[in-house]
This record gives sequence, structure tokens and C-alpha cells, in this order.
Amino acid sequence: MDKRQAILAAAFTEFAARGYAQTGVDEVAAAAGVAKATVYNHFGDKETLLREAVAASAERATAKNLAAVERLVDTGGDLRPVLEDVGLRLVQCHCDEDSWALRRLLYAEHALLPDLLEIVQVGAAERVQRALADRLARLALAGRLRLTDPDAAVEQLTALLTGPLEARARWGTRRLPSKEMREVAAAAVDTFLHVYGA
Amino acid sequence: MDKRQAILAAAFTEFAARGYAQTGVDEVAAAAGVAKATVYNHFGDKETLLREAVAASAERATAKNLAAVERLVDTGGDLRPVLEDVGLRLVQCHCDEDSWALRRLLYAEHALLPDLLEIVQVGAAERVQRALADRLARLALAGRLRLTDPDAAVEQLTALLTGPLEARARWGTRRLPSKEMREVAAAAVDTFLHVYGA
DNA sequence: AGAAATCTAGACTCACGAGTCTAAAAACAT
DNA sequence: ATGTTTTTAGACTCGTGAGTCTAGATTTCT
Repeated sequence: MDKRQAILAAAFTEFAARGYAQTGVDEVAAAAGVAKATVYNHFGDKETLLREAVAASAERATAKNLAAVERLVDTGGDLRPVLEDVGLRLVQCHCDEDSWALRRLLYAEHALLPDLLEIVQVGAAERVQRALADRLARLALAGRLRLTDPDAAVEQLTALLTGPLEARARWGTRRLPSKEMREVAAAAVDTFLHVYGA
Repeated sequence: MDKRQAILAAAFTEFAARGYAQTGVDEVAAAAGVAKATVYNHFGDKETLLREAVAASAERATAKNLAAVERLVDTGGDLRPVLEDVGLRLVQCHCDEDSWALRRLLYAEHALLPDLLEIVQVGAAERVQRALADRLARLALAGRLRLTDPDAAVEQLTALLTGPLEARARWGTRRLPSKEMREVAAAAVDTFLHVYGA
């Protein structure tokens, strides 16, 4: 049933906007256009609701990130534009409203859900890192990059891509113009290629 | 009176450990070894207590960061070890238990205190960035670095220093061995000098 | 259509925690 | 010493929100 989806979506939005503790189940139900009892029918209690909402959101975010990484292929031409494209997409993923909200929730409620944080961290972030490392390794093998440790390279590339966003977007408070996103991506790729370019 | 300090310290610790909403004023008072009424005498209400506790913690963290930046001076010798020293200190600041707790609280309670986030962000993070940019500009002027935009350089340097920590420390969940901290600092400085070294 | 399941509105219980109050006990001041 | 201020323990009020329950409406399946 798509009531379930509506509830999950509303729960995520509301929890993200006002915080888990500050949001009543009544409000989630209202936002989903559903009776409170229906929420309890589907999820049993408030904590389960949060877990499922977070898990669903993390799944969506991971998929988007992986889709961006998929585009990192050796076209035979200059690597820079390809890297910049992928970099920009990863930056956009990171700046997505839901993405900020997800990180905020995980950060915020890690006292309540230490396990969820770990699951998402390992199941989502590490999965993306691994996929990206695979691609870099492949490019290195083809002689397009000069690196020995793909994991170290990925670590720095993602740091260069996402690090500057924290400050610029004020931890998700400020909406980042796409011009700035392109700047960050370009600067990151430039530095990356300085060090790892063939 | 040092009761006040005890309350602030206890408040920060407790709020950080279990979250603002999940922590009762009673518990804070107990942890501070003080009666609940005393807490209300000093701070009026729970929200003010949180604000002051966060502000005090942010002040401490900023001071530590600035002290690290102060050490970035031109000794005349090789720049690398100096940068590595400063970098390591900044990494240590970032990995400090209280530092993680502060960021978690700000992230978590930004729904409740959007203004605090902004104040800390501007008053602390930007202050450190500016101080660091000043030092880099000075080194560039002395011909020890090759850069035109100190702000851009600082942005990337701090990204390289702190970015990898998020994943490695699992957002403050995992305690980072000092060996890893040195690795991260060294790698960051290495990449930084590749691009901006004279 | 008719039976079975699900959904709805809203009243209800109940625990918990913020903030107040009181009367006594420290701590402090001069 | 004595008056003043602060602190203390603990009882108390009161709002809020999680979760339950009920009786009726709506949907779904056959």
C-alpha cells in the first residue's frame, strides 16, 4: 500500500524539520494525511517509524551516489571533464536537502540509535567509497592515473569534494547556488589531478 | 562561584551523551552535585542552560584551534614538518571528544537553536579559517608557498585534514588511534604541498 | 452483494519532565 | 553573633505526547 510510503515520507520530512523528540506521531500522521492509529498499525511504535524512515532515505541517497560513480569511465579522452562531471554529481548528492536532513538525523539521534548510524555508515558511505575506489583503481591500471593506494586517493578526493560544503552550506542551513557547487568540484578535481594525474 | 562552572560542565556532558530532549534538568543537577533549584537560580530555564553550555564549549574549542594555528610560523627551514605539526594539532582538536559532542549537539538541536549554529559557525569556525588564511598568505608572500587565493587554499587544507576523520572516526563514535591521526595529517600536508608548495 | 480487513476520528490513560514552591540548612558578610 | 543570601531536598502543578481503545466508515476480495 502506498499509505505506508506516504507515512515514511512524512515521517522523514517532519523528523528532519523539527527533530525526533520535538515531533509528535500525531503530526506525522497529519502530514501523511492518515490517522494516528494507521501509523501504529504499520510501524508499532515511534522508534521503529524513525528507523524505517531513515533506512529508506539512506537507501535512496546511496542509490543516487552510486549512480554518479557509475559515470566514471575511461572515455579515452581527457580525464578532467569526466572527473568534474562525477565530482559535481557527488557534490549535488551531498547538498541534497534530504541528504543534509539524513545526516542531521543520524548525528542528532545517535544517542538513541547508535546502531543505525553504524549500519548506514558501513552500508552506505563505505559502499560508495568502495565503488569509487574500484573505478580509480581501474583508471590507474589503464595508466590514466598515477596512484598506488586507491583507498587513500578516494579518501582525499571525497574530502576535497565534500569538506568545503560543510562550511559553505552552513551544515545544510544555507542553500548552495549551483555556481558554487561547480567551483568546489572543479577545485577538488584540479587538486586531485595535481597529485594523482598521469 | 564554581557551582556555575560545575553545572555548565555537567550540562554539556549530559546533553552530549543522551541528547537535549532526553536529558532531564534533574539529571544535570545530580551530575553537577547540585540541587535542581540551584540550576534554575543560575540559568532560568533549560534552553538557556543549553545555550550557555554550548557557548562555553565552543569558546574552549576555538581557543585550542587558534593555539594550533599560532604555531604555523616560518622557521626558515623546511615547511613540511611545521605544517605537519600544525595539521596534526588541528586533527587532534577535531577528534577531541568534546569537539565531536559539540558538533553533534549543534547538528542535532539546530531545529531548536538555529541561531546558535550560525553564531558558532561564524564566530568559531570562520575565525579559525581566517587565522589560518592569514598565516598562509604570509608564507606565500615570503615565497614559501605558491598560491594566489589563501581562502581557497585554507578551504582545501582543512578539507584534507578533517574530511577523512568523519569516516574514520565514524562521526565521533570510534576513538581514533594517534597513529591514524598522524597518517591523515601527513597525507593532507603531502597533497597540499604538491599543489601549493613553492 | 456481502464478508473481511483496514482505516478513521477522537476520546482516554498514563508516564515523564519542566518549572515552582516551601521550609530548613549552609554559607557568607560585617 | 546575627542578619542576609544562597542552597537544598522534596513535594507539587501542569502541560505534553506515546500508545490504547472503541465504534463506525471505507476499502478490498470473492
